[in-house]
Amino acid sequence: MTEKSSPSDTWPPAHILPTLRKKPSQSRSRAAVDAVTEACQHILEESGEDGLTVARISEISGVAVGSIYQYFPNKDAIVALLYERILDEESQKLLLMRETLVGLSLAHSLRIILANIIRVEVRLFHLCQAFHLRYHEAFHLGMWRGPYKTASEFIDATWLPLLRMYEHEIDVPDPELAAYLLGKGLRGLIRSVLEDVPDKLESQAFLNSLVAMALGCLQISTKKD
Amino acid sequence: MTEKSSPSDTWPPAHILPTLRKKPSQSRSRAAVDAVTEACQHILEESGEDGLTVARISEISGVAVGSIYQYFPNKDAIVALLYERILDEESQKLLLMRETLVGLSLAHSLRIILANIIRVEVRLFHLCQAFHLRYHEAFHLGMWRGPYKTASEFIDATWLPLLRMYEHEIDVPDPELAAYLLGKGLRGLIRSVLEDVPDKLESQAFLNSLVAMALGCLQISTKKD
DNA sequence: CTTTAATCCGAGTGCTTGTTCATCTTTTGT
DNA sequence: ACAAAAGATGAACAAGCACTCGGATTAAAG
Repeated sequence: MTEKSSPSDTWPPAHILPTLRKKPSQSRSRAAVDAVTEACQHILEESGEDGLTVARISEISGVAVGSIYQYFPNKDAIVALLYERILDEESQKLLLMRETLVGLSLAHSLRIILANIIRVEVRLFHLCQAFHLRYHEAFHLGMWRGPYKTASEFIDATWLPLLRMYEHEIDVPDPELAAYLLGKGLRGLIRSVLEDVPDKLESQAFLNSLVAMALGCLQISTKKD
Repeated sequence: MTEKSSPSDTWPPAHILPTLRKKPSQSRSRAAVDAVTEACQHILEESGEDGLTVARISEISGVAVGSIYQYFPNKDAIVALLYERILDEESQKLLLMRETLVGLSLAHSLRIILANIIRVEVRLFHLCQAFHLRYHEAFHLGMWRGPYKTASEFIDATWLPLLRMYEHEIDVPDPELAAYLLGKGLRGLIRSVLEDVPDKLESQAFLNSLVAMALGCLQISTKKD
């Protein structure tokens, strides 16, 4: 990856913005941009970051290298666009999910939320490796254009309302820390299992334990349930 | 990194074994090997995997590129040796730690173990990115020579004895899964926090919450404590 | 002191990979 | 039907990097 840095550089560096060099006006070129993005996703899911070369993107998408660079200023911008599209999609789904939670017990809500987070993590897994980890900082500095500034934020946003919703049954010394552990920490846990034994994520027992840990984090007994 | 694979290759591929090309017999060359290993660690901690080039290792260690290749068959072998040395060191410490646990309450034991794991994770963090994640599979297939086959194993080994030690107060549906979540999952959680806000790991509140989650995972009430 | 083995050196080699550019093809507007 | 704009192409370029090699330097042996 390109790695130039002069003192006059602005942050975030332009080359990681999911910005197209020019707007594809004809349907032909719009299709090309889509094909490139999809090829990128396909390669990342199949071979990870190491397998993602422009030559291979060209090969899989059927779009010539030169054509790719007609629209994308550089390789990272391809991943950035893919990332943006997936985040948009998933944040829609999460917003819908939140409306289904009213009236449910805390444990029940946790179950639903965690099941959703597992799904999102599986999907974002390879992208996180390729892009999010690398440009973590840029995302946190607010380059994001959608409803949430970062992937973290758009998932974390589910936790603070939840804690508020159930605040009468929660008595935890540091609610902010608890929300952080639930939003950020549990995702790390899920990811480490994902790296190791992806199948484990699908078992109900796994989800149960995750809920138990979340309740433990909120200092709530899990004795009977 | 070199990435050749022919059908006749054996597993694990020789080039990732922490094996020296020849034994450094004079003290001069032993010092060189040490300097290279330390430079490797220094660079990984400072600039991560991307910054780890042989040229830079040579520059930092003061050992010429050619000399490096006199002992190390390839770049990965440098990281492998570093990994091996750190694992040896840390596994010693963990063995010592286990002896201090007898007679303590479960919550107290968890506190001590988790505090130790946090320390080890901080140390292994960059190596995991550079090496462990990449060659995860090889490690799991038993190439390891020390008392434990993998980094996972040598930390997980602390959990099963613990669960057995306290089995009269634990009643968890799937003990194996619980041990896995405590040994592997919590480390993932710690790592994700480490990536994000390393300072958080040092607070007592963080450790408290971690203990609470572990107890939750073991289905134990954390009401009074 | 001489010979021999071990160690050190770093410019050079070959390969991978991101990016460009001059040329050719297709679409659009009139 | 024709010109102009937009799009497509892939060989060529440039930079980075892991790794080699033949000769210089230092330590050990006789």
